[in-house]
Amino acid sequence: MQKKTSLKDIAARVGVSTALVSYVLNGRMEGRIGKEVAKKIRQTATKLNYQPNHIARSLKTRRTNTIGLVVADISNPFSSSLARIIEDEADKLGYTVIFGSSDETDLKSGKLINALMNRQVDGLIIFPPANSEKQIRQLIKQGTPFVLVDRYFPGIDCNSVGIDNHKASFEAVTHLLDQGRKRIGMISYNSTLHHLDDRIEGYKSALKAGNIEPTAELIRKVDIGNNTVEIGKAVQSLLDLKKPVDAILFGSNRIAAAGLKYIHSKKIHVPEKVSLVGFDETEIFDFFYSPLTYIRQPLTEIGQQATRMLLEGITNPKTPVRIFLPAQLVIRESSMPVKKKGN
Amino acid sequence: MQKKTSLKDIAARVGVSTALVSYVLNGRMEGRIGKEVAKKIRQTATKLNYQPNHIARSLKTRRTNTIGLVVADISNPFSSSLARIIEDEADKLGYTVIFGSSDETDLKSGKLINALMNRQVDGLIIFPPANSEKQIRQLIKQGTPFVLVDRYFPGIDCNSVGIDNHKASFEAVTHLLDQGRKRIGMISYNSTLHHLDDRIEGYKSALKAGNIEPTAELIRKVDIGNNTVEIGKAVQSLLDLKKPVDAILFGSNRIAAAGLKYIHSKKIHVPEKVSLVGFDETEIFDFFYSPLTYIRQPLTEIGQQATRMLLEGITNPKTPVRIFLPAQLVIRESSMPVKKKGN
DNA sequence: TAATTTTGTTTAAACGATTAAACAGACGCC
DNA sequence: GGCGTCTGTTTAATCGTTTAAACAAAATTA
Repeated sequence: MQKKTSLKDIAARVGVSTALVSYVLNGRMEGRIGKEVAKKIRQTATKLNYQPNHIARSLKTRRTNTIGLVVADISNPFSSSLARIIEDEADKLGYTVIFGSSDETDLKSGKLINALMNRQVDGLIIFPPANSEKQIRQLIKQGTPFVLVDRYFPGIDCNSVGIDNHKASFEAVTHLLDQGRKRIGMISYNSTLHHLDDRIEGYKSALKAGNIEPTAELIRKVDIGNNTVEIGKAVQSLLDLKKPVDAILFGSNRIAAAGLKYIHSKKIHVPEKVSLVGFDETEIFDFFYSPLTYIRQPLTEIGQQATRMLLEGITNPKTPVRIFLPAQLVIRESSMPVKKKGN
Repeated sequence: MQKKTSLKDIAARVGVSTALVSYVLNGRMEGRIGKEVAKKIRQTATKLNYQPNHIARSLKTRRTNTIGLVVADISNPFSSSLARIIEDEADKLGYTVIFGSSDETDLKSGKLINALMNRQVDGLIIFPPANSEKQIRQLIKQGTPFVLVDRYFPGIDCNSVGIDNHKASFEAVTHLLDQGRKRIGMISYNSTLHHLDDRIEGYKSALKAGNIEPTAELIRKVDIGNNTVEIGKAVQSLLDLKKPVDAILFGSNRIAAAGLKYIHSKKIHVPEKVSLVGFDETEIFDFFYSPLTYIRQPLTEIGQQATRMLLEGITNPKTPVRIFLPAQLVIRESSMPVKKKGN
């Protein structure tokens, strides 16, 4: 391993102290440094290809210019798309990203937060899993800057960026009602995450607004995680009801993906037999034989706002803000109107 | 920001030197330390919730226990799946991952490598873009441990992990020939990346083995990047030939995705009119109306081997090894046999 | 009992930067 | 000529660890 040039090397070469080199290279003490030396220092720095040692700098300045990102699973397109946006935004502002996947467990997320903190990240962007309130409270107590993304906890007053889930579901269900659907089911996760409740509440409100009394019978909750089979069963059970559903709102991209796989395998007709709407976005929605109507989250804004909010909070802490961005309903074939009978 | 406990705090509390605390907590000098003090130190450490400062440690030890990952684009499922595997494997071995996306440009990849090196990563895992040979050679010269993934450069002798692309294409094309296809086209990237050439060579070899002379007419090359329109045109041009193709091998998941979108939009019949095989894997292959036959790369092995190879190389540099793992052809509807005419 | 070894602990330098404070020389002012 | 003010640069401490080397006391050996 070739030794890298340090301030000391430059200082020795030019015949000055390391302090002066540091001042020049950081552009401090503008008015006071001799033009000659400054020039010589800069030249030598480029000649020796000086690259500051971030580790040493961080130790002294207590800033690493690194942010930690805790996602549910980096291999999920929702996470990785957001990761990419955060990466770009952070890079623009001079920061680097370290990441880890929590797999939706509070245990892993706790470990991860710890590991990232030990690496002295300047702040965190977190998709908090269920039951991680304690960890978040701990962060507040420690004064660690962070922003929650996608999810939030009603009882915790902190920075967060996500969408207005209630409104998003409301609009989706209203759309289904407008298309003539009467028995609208929903499949969501069995979880205490509040944004998921919002989605369910939005669904219920829309039904009520359409003069339909929401019933538990039409709502299915599956375990969070990759439970494809369970989701298939949930779909089937909604279709097996005495009065079967004529539409389903999927509570996430994973649920939709598994649901579509099931519906495809059973050759169930969409939208004739059942109309579908998905939450989030994935390329597979385009490839389903009846392209899926879905709720599009403004990923770019979410990622950028979260990153900016975090970095501003690092340099200059403010009172916490919760941001709920509007989502957009993208209407396609899977929720086209019910055909008249006999048509 | 609450002050974190340091070795000094513990030392003061127990009434010993920081050195002793360090020795105890790191389990060095096993035989020599007094049992009493050791116990007391450990107790105090847990009581004060001591977490070592990685930055300070890294500065002294010159090891950060961090690896840098340079992918083409973290939001591409191929990259993010691999990232996830690398994350898990690195974590198991006590390492953390920092990442960045190069967007297949040598400029960005160069910047990224630089940025990661300045953060003193212990090693790099890189998907090198075209024309990045110079950067790779530079890494070798510096003695930086690294492993190339997915791609490699024939002229550079260094660690790399990927698949046997030649064989993979060969098998895919042989399969198509076995199914009775005679005019097999291929769409790949216009790039100098050698693994892509291997794919084309494998394609040609298989044709020759089937007594068909490969012609340039049946090969299309599109610009790397997200060029959906261009890919659609390439598909169309293969179908517009005087003697149109009856099968297409897509050179990557992106190409396949765009190709499928086009084929879907034009309602071209698969596999009747044209048989299809994709490279890599994505969920959308399952959702295409005629599920796609594809070449599955052993992502888990690639990720794990790359990570292990890197970390071994960090602690104990060896002579470079190139690993070419076998890929697997997953046969499905999109490459079913040609139906007899009139059937 | 003196010399040697072992045991337990401390000293102090180092990693590579940053930065407040000190310092020395030149200059201007009354 | 003495004093204050700039100007340009250095000194030295510091961040939180690690670790070779020094040291002192106790135990062993000769």
